[in-house]
Amino acid sequence: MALTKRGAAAADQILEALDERGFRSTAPRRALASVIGDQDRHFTAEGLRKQLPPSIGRATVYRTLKILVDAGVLCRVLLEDGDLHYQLSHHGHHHHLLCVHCGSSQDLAGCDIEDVLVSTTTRHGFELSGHWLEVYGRCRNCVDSEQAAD
Amino acid sequence: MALTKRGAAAADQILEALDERGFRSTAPRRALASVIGDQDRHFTAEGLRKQLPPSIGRATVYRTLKILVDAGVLCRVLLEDGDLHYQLSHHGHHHHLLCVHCGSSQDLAGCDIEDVLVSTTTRHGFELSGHWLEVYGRCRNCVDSEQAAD
DNA sequence: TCAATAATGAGATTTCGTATCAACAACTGA
DNA sequence: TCAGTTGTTGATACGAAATCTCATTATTGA
Repeated sequence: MALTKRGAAAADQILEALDERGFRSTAPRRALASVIGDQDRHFTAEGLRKQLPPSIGRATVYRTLKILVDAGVLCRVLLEDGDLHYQLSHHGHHHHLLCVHCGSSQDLAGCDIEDVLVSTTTRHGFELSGHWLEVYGRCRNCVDSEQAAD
Repeated sequence: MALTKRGAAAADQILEALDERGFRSTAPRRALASVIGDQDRHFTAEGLRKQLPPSIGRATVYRTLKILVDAGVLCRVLLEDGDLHYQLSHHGHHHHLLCVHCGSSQDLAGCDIEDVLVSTTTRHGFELSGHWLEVYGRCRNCVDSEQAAD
């Protein structure tokens, strides 16, 4: 069950997306949606599994995550060390501001780098089809609390 | 043994970097350096292993790759499907133009997106410390040969 | 040459993810 | 409501990738 209103809303969003695509509503999927909704950080399949009853099989978790990524409900996040995690995806194409201090992540909606990329790659005779960008640093909260400690 | 002059030069560069950091020059490391120098694509640890005599242990390959990444001699490349590969790193900070057709990769030296990122992240109260960018598309060769086929 | 110690490789182990498949549960239409 | 169809599940086996341990070996500096 979702711990917060926000979590419950996110869980509903997930179940809706599944329904829209003709996937059945099952108990394991509802449990998974609820747990995903409760995450306040990017997460891994194994991380979710530890928060689910052991009666839910490994395969179900991985299968459902794959469906959700394909559906665009979840997106993948590349951590600085190369680890790939998952996260709820609110917008379409977007990037992440990942706080290396607290692990939180904000979405970077307007992707202004497209223009820069097009002109740069054209110079290389390169036909652009996509890109992957992750931005690392420290979020406002972490910067503020550090300064407060001085 | 390196197959080309370019490969031999790259191998030397690797061995030098190891020496500079106080690592010993050993037969397995020389063999590994040579094989890495011969790669004309991004590669994986297991891919290298298949090109090395089986007498060289798995652990040695992984250990040495980690050292080389830390030393900045190798960099990691994120493929579009999320796979992480390795590649020789010629410059300091740079990005890759990855051809989704032939798998080749070019380096994108001048990283013009820094400025865009700084201004964008500042608006979010975010203190930028780094970023990871991969660019996907088709390289000049693949675009040209496609057009020639018409 | 020789000792100190860094490096190696075999193998066990862990982690992550996929394939198989019989049992089961959810939707459908009558 | 109910039975049939079919999507879904989870146990299990499997596979690939990567790490860890540790006795043995090789390198280096004195």
